[in-house]
Amino acid sequence: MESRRDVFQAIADPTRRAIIALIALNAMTPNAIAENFDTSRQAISKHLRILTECELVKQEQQGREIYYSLEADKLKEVDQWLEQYRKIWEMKFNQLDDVLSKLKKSKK
Amino acid sequence: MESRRDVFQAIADPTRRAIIALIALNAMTPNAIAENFDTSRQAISKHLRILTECELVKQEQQGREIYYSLEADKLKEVDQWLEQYRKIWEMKFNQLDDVLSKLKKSKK
DNA sequence: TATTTTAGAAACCAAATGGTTGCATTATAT
DNA sequence: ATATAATGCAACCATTTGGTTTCTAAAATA
Repeated sequence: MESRRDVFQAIADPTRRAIIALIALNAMTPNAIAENFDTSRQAISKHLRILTECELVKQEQQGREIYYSLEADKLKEVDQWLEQYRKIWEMKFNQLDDVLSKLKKSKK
Repeated sequence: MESRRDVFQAIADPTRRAIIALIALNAMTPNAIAENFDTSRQAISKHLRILTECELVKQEQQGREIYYSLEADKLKEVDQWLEQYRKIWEMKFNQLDDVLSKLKKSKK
């Protein structure tokens, strides 16, 4: 349960991705967030805890309310992981390109 | 169990990410893949099934061996999801840039 | 043909996951 | 001072997950 959270696991859950989308631009309170789902406020709270633990989200207390907002930077980790494969899919794209241009030539 | 697999869930598991890295450049058989982990071949087989179900990996039978290779294209889905947040973290970076340049000016 | 190799399927299991309800705490409002 | 609102935590539960071991099927080899 306490095992160090990682971003990949955090974004695996569709509800958490929806929360991320919700608070990406404007910070929101748990209550306000929960209104957008048909699960309990407590369930949302748990998701927020997971997102907070892996630093995808930060809290800002304001009176008795807590505003949650996205730490978009943390998503760079996913971006960096993708980087190595981006090269591969671009390579494949170029190969396809070659095939297409060869096809064109042979049609003439 | 059979519920449609999605990429985010597939890459959530560290072993699966390791498998992806292994077969990214060269197709490999389950046996060969399993040698790189200290879990059973069957466990790896299950991971391969999940990766196959969400089309992150494709199989190519060759006699009694089956070669698994990465379908890097599928990772574009993750890339596309990241896209919206990329704008946000770049924006924040630019803001930081502004702050830095203002700091420089005030030092003069 | 008999044996070995490669791989998936099935049955089982412990742990993790995502959800629930109820309770405790703190800050605001009456 | 008391009541209400906002939140997190704990205990509980069903389902999913990742692993194991055993068994089966099919292809290659002796």
